[in-house]
Amino acid sequence: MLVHQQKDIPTLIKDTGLVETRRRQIVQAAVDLFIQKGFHKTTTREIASRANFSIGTLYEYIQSKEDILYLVCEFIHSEMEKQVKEAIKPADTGRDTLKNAIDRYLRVCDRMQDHILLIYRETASLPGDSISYVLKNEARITGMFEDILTRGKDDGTLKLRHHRGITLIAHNIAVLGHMWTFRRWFLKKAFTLDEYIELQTSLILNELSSHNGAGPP
Amino acid sequence: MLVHQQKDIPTLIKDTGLVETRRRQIVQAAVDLFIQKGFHKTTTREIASRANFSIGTLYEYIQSKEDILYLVCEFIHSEMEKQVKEAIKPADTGRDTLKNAIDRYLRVCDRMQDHILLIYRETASLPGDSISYVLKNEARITGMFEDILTRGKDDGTLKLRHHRGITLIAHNIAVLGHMWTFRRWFLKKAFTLDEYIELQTSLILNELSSHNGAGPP
DNA sequence: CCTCACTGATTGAGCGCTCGTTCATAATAG
DNA sequence: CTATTATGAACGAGCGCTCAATCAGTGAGG
Repeated sequence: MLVHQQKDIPTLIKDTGLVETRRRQIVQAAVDLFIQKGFHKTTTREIASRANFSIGTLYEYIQSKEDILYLVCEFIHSEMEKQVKEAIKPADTGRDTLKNAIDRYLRVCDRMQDHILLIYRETASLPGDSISYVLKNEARITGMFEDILTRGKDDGTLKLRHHRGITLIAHNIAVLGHMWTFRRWFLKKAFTLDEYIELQTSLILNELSSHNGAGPP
Repeated sequence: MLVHQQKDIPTLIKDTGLVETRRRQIVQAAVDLFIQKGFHKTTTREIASRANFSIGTLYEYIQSKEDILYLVCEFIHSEMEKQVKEAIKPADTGRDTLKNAIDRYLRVCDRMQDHILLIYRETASLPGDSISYVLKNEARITGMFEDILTRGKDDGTLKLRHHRGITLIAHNIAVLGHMWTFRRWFLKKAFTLDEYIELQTSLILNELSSHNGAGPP
Protein backbone atom coordinates (compact mmCIF):
# COMPACT_ATOMS: atom_id res chain seq x y z
CA MET A 1 0.00 0.00 0.00
CA LEU A 2 1.17 3.44 -0.80
CA VAL A 3 1.04 6.44 1.40
CA HIS A 4 -0.71 8.71 -1.05
CA GLN A 5 -3.60 6.31 -1.18
CA GLN A 6 -4.68 7.10 2.35
CA LYS A 7 -6.57 4.04 3.42
CA ASP A 8 -5.99 1.74 6.25
CA ILE A 9 -4.58 3.67 9.10
CA PRO A 10 -4.90 1.04 11.77
CA THR A 11 -6.55 2.97 14.57
CA LEU A 12 -8.51 6.13 15.01
CA ILE A 13 -6.19 7.57 17.59
CA LYS A 14 -3.37 7.45 15.07
CA ASP A 15 -5.30 9.89 12.97
CA THR A 16 -5.37 12.57 15.64
CA GLY A 17 -1.93 13.95 14.86
CA LEU A 18 0.50 11.27 15.93
CA VAL A 19 0.74 9.85 12.44
CA GLU A 20 1.49 13.26 11.03
CA THR A 21 4.05 14.04 13.70
CA ARG A 22 5.84 10.76 13.23
CA ARG A 23 5.79 11.09 9.47
CA ARG A 24 7.29 14.54 9.72
CA GLN A 25 10.08 13.06 11.82
CA ILE A 26 10.56 10.27 9.32
CA VAL A 27 10.73 12.70 6.41
CA GLN A 28 13.20 14.95 8.16
CA ALA A 29 15.48 12.06 8.96
CA ALA A 30 15.13 10.54 5.51
CA VAL A 31 15.81 13.75 3.60
CA ASP A 32 19.15 14.15 5.32
CA LEU A 33 20.16 10.56 4.75
CA PHE A 34 18.94 10.32 1.16
CA ILE A 35 20.86 13.47 0.29
CA GLN A 36 23.97 12.11 1.94
CA LYS A 37 23.92 8.51 0.74
CA GLY A 38 21.07 8.10 -1.71
CA PHE A 39 17.90 6.12 -1.31
CA HIS A 40 19.28 2.64 -1.96
CA LYS A 41 22.27 2.96 0.30
CA THR A 42 20.23 4.30 3.19
CA THR A 43 18.79 1.59 5.41
CA THR A 44 15.47 1.70 7.17
CA ARG A 45 17.31 1.17 10.44
CA GLU A 46 19.32 4.33 9.86
CA ILE A 47 16.20 6.32 9.17
CA ALA A 48 14.53 5.03 12.30
CA SER A 49 17.47 5.69 14.53
CA ARG A 50 17.98 9.21 13.19
CA ALA A 51 14.31 9.86 13.84
CA ASN A 52 14.92 8.57 17.38
CA PHE A 53 12.82 5.50 17.36
CA SER A 54 13.14 1.87 16.41
CA ILE A 55 12.52 0.08 13.11
CA GLY A 56 9.47 -1.48 14.61
CA THR A 57 7.98 1.93 15.25
CA LEU A 58 9.01 3.13 11.82
CA TYR A 59 6.93 0.40 10.25
CA GLU A 60 3.90 1.46 12.30
CA TYR A 61 3.73 4.65 10.22
CA ILE A 62 4.75 3.47 6.77
CA GLN A 63 4.18 0.32 4.80
CA SER A 64 7.42 0.12 2.89
CA LYS A 65 10.69 1.91 2.36
CA GLU A 66 9.36 3.33 -0.89
CA ASP A 67 6.61 5.07 1.04
CA ILE A 68 9.29 7.12 2.73
CA LEU A 69 10.66 8.19 -0.62
CA TYR A 70 7.22 9.27 -1.70
CA LEU A 71 6.75 11.33 1.46
CA VAL A 72 10.13 12.93 0.91
CA CYS A 73 9.37 13.94 -2.69
CA GLU A 74 6.00 15.31 -1.68
CA PHE A 75 7.60 17.34 1.09
CA ILE A 76 10.24 18.85 -1.15
CA HIS A 77 7.81 19.91 -3.84
CA SER A 78 5.32 21.39 -1.43
CA GLU A 79 8.08 23.27 0.34
CA MET A 80 9.28 24.75 -2.93
CA GLU A 81 5.83 25.68 -4.11
CA LYS A 82 5.03 27.36 -0.80
CA GLN A 83 8.17 29.45 -0.85
CA VAL A 84 7.81 30.61 -4.45
CA LYS A 85 4.15 31.50 -3.94
CA GLU A 86 5.15 34.01 -1.29
CA ALA A 87 6.79 36.12 -4.00
CA ILE A 88 3.64 36.41 -6.10
CA LYS A 89 1.59 39.53 -5.38
CA PRO A 90 -1.68 39.80 -7.31
CA ALA A 91 -1.42 43.59 -7.39
CA ASP A 92 1.77 43.74 -9.47
CA THR A 93 1.97 43.74 -13.24
CA GLY A 94 2.71 40.48 -14.96
CA ARG A 95 6.18 41.66 -15.79
CA ASP A 96 7.06 42.64 -12.22
CA THR A 97 5.57 39.47 -10.86
CA LEU A 98 7.65 37.46 -13.29
CA LYS A 99 10.83 39.23 -12.24
CA ASN A 100 10.10 38.66 -8.57
CA ALA A 101 9.04 35.07 -9.07
CA ILE A 102 12.14 34.18 -11.05
CA ASP A 103 14.33 35.80 -8.45
CA ARG A 104 12.61 34.00 -5.61
CA TYR A 105 12.49 30.71 -7.49
CA LEU A 106 16.19 30.70 -8.30
CA ARG A 107 17.05 31.55 -4.71
CA VAL A 108 14.85 28.74 -3.47
CA CYS A 109 16.55 26.37 -5.90
CA ASP A 110 19.91 27.53 -4.62
CA ARG A 111 18.89 26.89 -1.03
CA MET A 112 17.37 23.52 -1.89
CA GLN A 113 20.07 22.32 -4.27
CA ASP A 114 20.47 18.95 -2.66
CA HIS A 115 16.76 18.40 -2.47
CA ILE A 116 16.33 19.04 -6.16
CA LEU A 117 19.13 16.66 -7.02
CA LEU A 118 17.53 14.11 -4.77
CA ILE A 119 14.32 14.28 -6.77
CA TYR A 120 16.14 13.94 -10.07
CA ARG A 121 18.02 10.90 -8.84
CA GLU A 122 15.40 9.00 -6.98
CA THR A 123 12.08 9.66 -8.66
CA ALA A 124 12.68 6.60 -10.79
CA SER A 125 12.88 4.44 -7.66
CA LEU A 126 9.30 5.24 -6.74
CA PRO A 127 6.70 2.57 -7.36
CA GLY A 128 5.13 3.13 -10.77
CA ASP A 129 1.86 4.61 -9.59
CA SER A 130 3.49 7.15 -7.32
CA ILE A 131 5.62 8.63 -10.07
CA SER A 132 2.69 10.40 -11.68
CA TYR A 133 1.83 12.07 -8.38
CA VAL A 134 5.32 13.45 -8.13
CA LEU A 135 5.26 14.61 -11.74
CA LYS A 136 2.05 16.47 -11.05
CA ASN A 137 3.74 18.34 -8.23
CA GLU A 138 6.50 19.35 -10.59
CA ALA A 139 3.90 20.45 -13.13
CA ARG A 140 2.27 22.70 -10.56
CA ILE A 141 5.46 24.69 -10.18
CA THR A 142 5.78 25.13 -13.92
CA GLY A 143 2.11 26.06 -13.92
CA MET A 144 2.79 28.99 -11.61
CA PHE A 145 5.08 30.48 -14.23
CA GLU A 146 2.53 29.83 -16.95
CA ASP A 147 -0.03 31.76 -14.93
CA ILE A 148 2.30 34.70 -14.46
CA LEU A 149 3.18 34.77 -18.15
CA THR A 150 -0.50 34.70 -19.04
CA ARG A 151 -1.15 37.59 -16.70
CA GLY A 152 1.64 39.59 -18.31
CA LYS A 153 0.34 38.83 -21.75
CA ASP A 154 -3.13 39.96 -20.73
CA ASP A 155 -2.06 43.19 -19.06
CA GLY A 156 0.28 43.99 -21.93
CA THR A 157 3.51 44.05 -19.95
CA LEU A 158 4.87 40.91 -21.66
CA LYS A 159 4.95 40.23 -25.38
CA LEU A 160 5.03 36.76 -26.93
CA ARG A 161 6.24 36.09 -30.41
CA HIS A 162 4.86 32.56 -30.59
CA HIS A 163 1.43 31.54 -29.49
CA ARG A 164 2.71 28.52 -27.64
CA GLY A 165 5.58 30.45 -26.13
CA ILE A 166 4.00 30.51 -22.69
CA THR A 167 4.30 26.79 -22.11
CA LEU A 168 7.80 26.63 -23.47
CA ILE A 169 9.13 29.61 -21.55
CA ALA A 170 7.52 28.45 -18.33
CA HIS A 171 9.36 25.14 -18.68
CA ASN A 172 12.56 26.94 -19.56
CA ILE A 173 12.33 29.01 -16.38
CA ALA A 174 11.63 25.99 -14.24
CA VAL A 175 14.64 24.24 -15.69
CA LEU A 176 16.90 27.26 -15.15
CA GLY A 177 16.58 26.68 -11.44
CA HIS A 178 17.38 23.00 -11.69
CA MET A 179 20.28 23.75 -13.99
CA TRP A 180 21.81 25.98 -11.33
CA THR A 181 21.80 22.99 -8.99
CA PHE A 182 22.97 20.16 -11.21
CA ARG A 183 25.56 22.25 -13.03
CA ARG A 184 26.77 24.06 -9.95
CA TRP A 185 30.25 22.63 -10.32
CA PHE A 186 30.56 24.45 -13.65
CA LEU A 187 28.37 27.47 -13.11
CA LYS A 188 29.70 28.51 -9.73
CA LYS A 189 33.14 28.78 -11.29
CA ALA A 190 31.81 31.46 -13.63
CA PHE A 191 28.95 33.17 -11.79
CA THR A 192 27.70 34.11 -8.39
CA LEU A 193 24.06 33.38 -7.73
CA ASP A 194 23.21 37.06 -8.12
CA GLU A 195 24.96 37.26 -11.47
CA TYR A 196 23.26 34.10 -12.62
CA ILE A 197 19.85 35.45 -11.67
CA GLU A 198 20.51 38.77 -13.35
CA LEU A 199 21.80 37.30 -16.59
CA GLN A 200 19.12 34.65 -16.97
CA THR A 201 16.37 37.12 -16.05
CA SER A 202 17.67 39.49 -18.67
CA LEU A 203 17.63 36.76 -21.32
CA ILE A 204 14.04 35.90 -20.50
CA LEU A 205 12.81 39.49 -20.28
CA ASN A 206 14.61 40.43 -23.46
CA GLU A 207 12.68 37.73 -25.25
CA LEU A 208 9.43 39.02 -23.75
CA SER A 209 9.96 42.64 -24.69
CA SER A 210 8.29 44.43 -27.54
CA HIS A 211 10.96 44.13 -30.21
CA ASN A 212 10.35 42.08 -33.28
CA GLY A 213 14.04 41.31 -33.24
CA ALA A 214 14.85 39.75 -36.56
CA GLY A 215 18.54 39.14 -36.95
CA PRO A 216 20.62 39.45 -40.13
CA PRO A 217 19.27 37.59 -43.23
CA MET B 1 40.69 -0.40 -8.54
CA LEU B 2 38.84 1.62 -11.08
CA VAL B 3 38.64 1.05 -14.75
CA HIS B 4 39.76 4.49 -15.81
CA GLN B 5 43.00 3.94 -13.99
CA GLN B 6 44.27 1.38 -16.47
CA LYS B 7 46.76 -0.70 -14.56
CA ASP B 8 46.93 -4.36 -13.92
CA ILE B 9 45.60 -6.23 -16.88
CA PRO B 10 46.67 -9.73 -15.92
CA THR B 11 48.10 -11.07 -19.15
CA LEU B 12 49.41 -9.75 -22.40
CA ILE B 13 46.98 -11.71 -24.51
CA LYS B 14 44.11 -9.97 -22.77
CA ASP B 15 45.41 -6.71 -24.09
CA THR B 16 45.14 -7.71 -27.73
CA GLY B 17 41.49 -6.88 -28.05
CA LEU B 18 39.69 -9.41 -25.93
CA VAL B 19 39.41 -7.04 -23.00
CA GLU B 20 37.95 -4.39 -25.24
CA THR B 21 35.54 -6.80 -26.87
CA ARG B 22 34.32 -8.15 -23.57
CA ARG B 23 33.97 -4.69 -22.11
CA ARG B 24 31.92 -3.62 -25.08
CA GLN B 25 29.65 -6.61 -24.47
CA ILE B 26 29.41 -5.73 -20.81
CA VAL B 27 28.53 -2.12 -21.56
CA GLN B 28 25.90 -3.08 -24.10
CA ALA B 29 24.24 -5.45 -21.68
CA ALA B 30 24.51 -3.05 -18.78
CA VAL B 31 23.10 -0.04 -20.63
CA ASP B 32 19.93 -1.96 -21.42
CA LEU B 33 19.50 -3.24 -17.90
CA PHE B 34 20.37 0.01 -16.15
CA ILE B 35 17.85 1.88 -18.28
CA GLN B 36 15.22 -0.71 -17.54
CA LYS B 37 15.77 -1.29 -13.81
CA GLY B 38 18.38 1.17 -12.61
CA PHE B 39 21.88 0.48 -11.39
CA HIS B 40 21.06 -0.75 -7.92
CA LYS B 41 18.30 -3.09 -8.93
CA THR B 42 20.38 -4.69 -11.66
CA THR B 43 22.47 -7.61 -10.45
CA THR B 44 25.90 -8.52 -11.70
CA ARG B 45 24.52 -11.93 -12.59
CA GLU B 46 21.94 -10.37 -14.88
CA ILE B 47 24.56 -8.31 -16.65
CA ALA B 48 26.74 -11.36 -17.15
CA SER B 49 23.96 -13.54 -18.46
CA ARG B 50 22.71 -10.87 -20.86
CA ALA B 51 26.26 -10.53 -22.14
CA ASN B 52 26.26 -14.31 -22.59
CA PHE B 53 28.86 -15.31 -20.13
CA SER B 54 29.10 -16.14 -16.46
CA ILE B 55 29.67 -13.91 -13.44
CA GLY B 56 33.08 -15.41 -13.11
CA THR B 57 34.03 -14.19 -16.56
CA LEU B 58 32.42 -10.82 -15.87
CA TYR B 59 34.78 -10.30 -12.98
CA GLU B 60 37.78 -11.11 -15.16
CA TYR B 61 37.16 -7.85 -17.01
CA ILE B 62 36.04 -5.52 -14.26
CA GLN B 63 36.94 -5.13 -10.63
CA SER B 64 33.61 -4.09 -9.23
CA LYS B 65 30.03 -3.40 -10.20
CA GLU B 66 30.73 0.31 -10.07
CA ASP B 67 33.35 -0.12 -12.79
CA ILE B 68 30.53 -1.13 -15.10
CA LEU B 69 28.66 2.06 -14.33
CA TYR B 70 31.75 4.06 -15.13
CA LEU B 71 32.17 2.29 -18.47
CA VAL B 72 28.52 2.93 -19.27
CA CYS B 73 28.72 6.66 -18.53
CA GLU B 74 31.89 6.97 -20.55
CA PHE B 75 30.27 5.18 -23.47
CA ILE B 76 27.19 7.39 -23.47
CA HIS B 77 29.11 10.64 -23.38
CA SER B 78 31.54 9.62 -26.08
CA GLU B 79 28.70 8.45 -28.27
CA MET B 80 26.92 11.79 -27.90
CA GLU B 81 30.02 13.82 -28.50
CA LYS B 82 30.85 11.84 -31.61
CA GLN B 83 27.41 12.29 -33.10
CA VAL B 84 27.21 16.02 -32.45
CA LYS B 85 30.69 16.61 -33.83
CA GLU B 86 29.55 15.27 -37.19
CA ALA B 87 27.29 18.31 -37.57
CA ILE B 88 30.10 20.82 -37.16
CA LYS B 89 31.66 21.98 -40.44
CA PRO B 90 34.61 24.34 -40.09
CA ALA B 91 33.70 26.09 -43.34
CA ASP B 92 30.31 27.42 -42.19
CA THR B 93 29.73 30.69 -40.37
CA GLY B 94 29.39 30.59 -36.62
CA ARG B 95 25.69 31.26 -36.92
CA ASP B 96 25.05 28.43 -39.37
CA THR B 97 27.20 26.06 -37.39
CA LEU B 98 25.26 26.92 -34.27
CA LYS B 99 21.95 26.24 -35.97
CA ASN B 100 23.14 22.89 -37.29
CA ALA B 101 24.76 21.88 -34.03
CA ILE B 102 21.66 22.68 -31.98
CA ASP B 103 19.51 20.76 -34.41
CA ARG B 104 21.78 17.75 -34.34
CA TYR B 105 22.28 17.93 -30.60
CA LEU B 106 18.57 18.00 -29.84
CA ARG B 107 17.96 15.10 -32.18
CA VAL B 108 20.72 13.11 -30.54
CA CYS B 109 19.21 13.88 -27.14
CA ASP B 110 15.85 12.71 -28.41
CA ARG B 111 17.34 9.45 -29.66
CA MET B 112 19.31 8.94 -26.45
CA GLN B 113 16.63 10.00 -24.00
CA ASP B 114 16.98 7.00 -21.77
CA HIS B 115 20.73 7.21 -21.76
CA ILE B 116 20.66 10.82 -20.63
CA LEU B 117 18.24 10.03 -17.85
CA LEU B 118 20.49 7.17 -16.83
CA ILE B 119 23.39 9.55 -16.38
CA TYR B 120 21.33 11.98 -14.34
CA ARG B 121 20.14 9.23 -12.07
CA GLU B 122 23.22 7.18 -11.55
CA THR B 123 26.20 9.51 -11.69
CA ALA B 124 25.92 9.90 -7.94
CA SER B 125 26.42 6.16 -7.51
CA LEU B 126 29.89 6.32 -9.02
CA PRO B 127 32.84 6.08 -6.68
CA GLY B 128 33.93 9.60 -5.73
CA ASP B 129 37.02 9.76 -7.92
CA SER B 130 35.20 8.66 -11.04
CA ILE B 131 32.58 11.38 -10.80
CA SER B 132 34.98 14.08 -11.91
CA TYR B 133 35.87 12.08 -15.03
CA VAL B 134 32.23 11.90 -15.97
CA LEU B 135 31.71 15.60 -15.28
CA LYS B 136 34.62 16.37 -17.57
CA ASN B 137 32.91 14.47 -20.36
CA GLU B 138 29.80 16.53 -19.83
CA ALA B 139 31.90 19.70 -19.86
CA ARG B 140 33.37 18.75 -23.22
CA ILE B 141 29.93 18.77 -24.79
CA THR B 142 29.16 22.20 -23.40
CA GLY B 143 32.60 23.24 -24.58
CA MET B 144 31.66 22.43 -28.16
CA PHE B 145 28.89 25.00 -28.00
CA GLU B 146 31.21 27.53 -26.40
CA ASP B 147 33.59 27.09 -29.31
CA ILE B 148 30.86 27.60 -31.85
CA LEU B 149 29.60 30.71 -30.09
CA THR B 150 33.12 32.09 -29.98
CA ARG B 151 33.50 31.47 -33.68
CA GLY B 152 30.26 33.30 -34.39
CA LYS B 153 31.30 36.20 -32.22
CA ASP B 154 34.62 36.42 -34.05
CA ASP B 155 33.17 36.23 -37.56
CA GLY B 156 30.45 38.71 -36.65
CA THR B 157 27.47 36.44 -37.30
CA LEU B 158 26.51 36.27 -33.62
CA LYS B 159 26.19 39.21 -31.24
CA LEU B 160 26.55 38.97 -27.47
CA ARG B 161 25.12 41.52 -25.10
CA HIS B 162 27.06 40.31 -22.07
CA HIS B 163 30.72 39.47 -22.08
CA ARG B 164 30.17 36.25 -20.17
CA GLY B 165 27.18 35.33 -22.28
CA ILE B 166 29.07 32.61 -24.14
CA THR B 167 29.48 30.37 -21.12
CA LEU B 168 25.93 30.88 -19.98
CA ILE B 169 24.31 30.34 -23.34
CA ALA B 170 26.41 27.25 -24.02
CA HIS B 171 25.15 25.75 -20.78
CA ASN B 172 21.61 26.79 -21.60
CA ILE B 173 21.81 24.99 -24.93
CA ALA B 174 23.25 21.85 -23.37
CA VAL B 175 20.45 21.81 -20.85
CA LEU B 176 17.77 22.32 -23.52
CA GLY B 177 18.56 18.87 -24.79
CA HIS B 178 18.39 17.28 -21.37
CA MET B 179 15.18 19.13 -20.65
CA TRP B 180 13.58 17.55 -23.69
CA THR B 181 14.34 14.16 -22.18
CA PHE B 182 13.46 14.61 -18.55
CA ARG B 183 10.38 16.71 -19.23
CA ARG B 184 9.20 14.63 -22.15
CA TRP B 185 5.99 13.71 -20.37
CA PHE B 186 5.02 17.39 -20.36
CA LEU B 187 6.70 18.65 -23.48
CA LYS B 188 5.57 15.95 -25.85
CA LYS B 189 2.00 16.84 -24.98
CA ALA B 190 2.60 20.35 -26.35
CA PHE B 191 5.29 20.00 -29.02
CA THR B 192 6.71 17.66 -31.58
CA LEU B 193 10.47 17.35 -31.63
CA ASP B 194 10.62 19.53 -34.75
CA GLU B 195 8.53 22.25 -33.16
CA TYR B 196 10.62 22.12 -30.03
CA ILE B 197 13.81 22.48 -32.02
CA GLU B 198 12.43 25.33 -34.05
CA LEU B 199 11.08 27.29 -31.11
CA GLN B 200 14.12 26.87 -28.90
CA THR B 201 16.49 27.67 -31.76
CA SER B 202 14.53 30.80 -32.47
CA LEU B 203 14.77 31.90 -28.82
CA ILE B 204 18.53 31.41 -28.84
CA LEU B 205 19.14 33.06 -32.19
CA ASN B 206 16.88 35.96 -31.33
CA GLU B 207 19.05 36.64 -28.31
CA LEU B 208 22.16 36.46 -30.49
CA SER B 209 20.92 38.86 -33.13
CA SER B 210 21.93 42.47 -33.45
CA HIS B 211 19.08 44.20 -31.67
CA ASN B 212 19.71 46.01 -28.44
CA GLY B 213 16.22 45.08 -27.43
CA ALA B 214 15.41 47.02 -24.30
CA GLY B 215 11.85 46.53 -23.17
CA PRO B 216 9.51 49.05 -21.58
CA PRO B 217 10.86 50.81 -18.44
C1' DC C 1 48.75 -38.51 -36.96
C1' DC C 2 48.20 -39.08 -32.21
C1' DT C 3 49.29 -37.86 -27.43
C1' DC C 4 49.66 -35.10 -23.68
C1' DA C 5 51.23 -31.44 -21.02
C1' DC C 6 50.51 -26.56 -20.74
C1' DT C 7 48.04 -22.22 -20.86
C1' DG C 8 44.64 -18.83 -20.49
C1' DA C 9 39.59 -18.38 -20.55
C1' DT C 10 35.35 -19.81 -18.47
C1' DT C 11 32.25 -21.64 -15.16
C1' DG C 12 28.90 -21.52 -11.25
C1' DA C 13 28.33 -23.19 -6.51
C1' DG C 14 29.09 -21.08 -2.42
C1' DC C 15 30.66 -17.56 1.12
C1' DG C 16 29.78 -13.85 3.98
C1' DC C 17 27.02 -10.34 4.71
C1' DT C 18 23.28 -6.81 4.41
C1' DC C 19 18.80 -5.42 4.28
C1' DG C 20 13.60 -4.93 4.39
C1' DT C 21 10.20 -6.62 7.03
C1' DT C 22 7.68 -9.07 10.92
C1' DC C 23 6.00 -10.17 15.45
C1' DA C 24 6.13 -11.73 20.21
C1' DT C 25 6.95 -9.05 23.99
C1' DA C 26 7.48 -4.92 26.92
C1' DA C 27 6.41 -0.36 28.22
C1' DT C 28 3.21 3.24 28.89
C1' DA C 29 -1.16 5.82 29.30
C1' DG C 30 -5.88 6.25 30.63
C1' DC D 1 -6.76 -3.78 33.73
C1' DT D 2 -7.03 -2.51 28.89
C1' DA D 3 -5.65 -0.29 24.85
C1' DT D 4 -2.24 1.76 22.45
C1' DT D 5 2.45 2.37 21.11
C1' DA D 6 7.29 1.00 21.09
C1' DT D 7 10.95 -2.43 20.84
C1' DG D 8 14.63 -5.16 18.59
C1' DA D 9 15.82 -10.08 17.86
C1' DA D 10 14.89 -13.03 14.30
C1' DC D 11 13.93 -14.26 9.55
C1' DG D 12 14.93 -15.29 4.94
C1' DA D 13 15.78 -13.55 0.50
C1' DG D 14 19.20 -11.61 -2.24
C1' DC D 15 23.48 -9.53 -3.23
C1' DG D 16 28.59 -8.73 -4.75
C1' DC D 17 32.34 -11.25 -5.25
C1' DT D 18 35.72 -15.48 -5.05
C1' DC D 19 37.99 -19.52 -6.46
C1' DA D 20 38.68 -24.49 -7.23
C1' DA D 21 37.48 -26.98 -11.05
C1' DT D 22 36.88 -27.46 -16.05
C1' DC D 23 37.28 -26.53 -20.87
C1' DA D 24 39.42 -25.65 -25.31
C1' DG D 25 43.17 -24.48 -28.01
C1' DT D 26 48.18 -25.03 -29.06
C1' DG D 27 52.29 -27.24 -30.26
C1' DA D 28 56.30 -30.23 -29.06
C1' DG D 29 57.66 -35.15 -29.05
C1' DG D 30 57.15 -39.47 -30.67
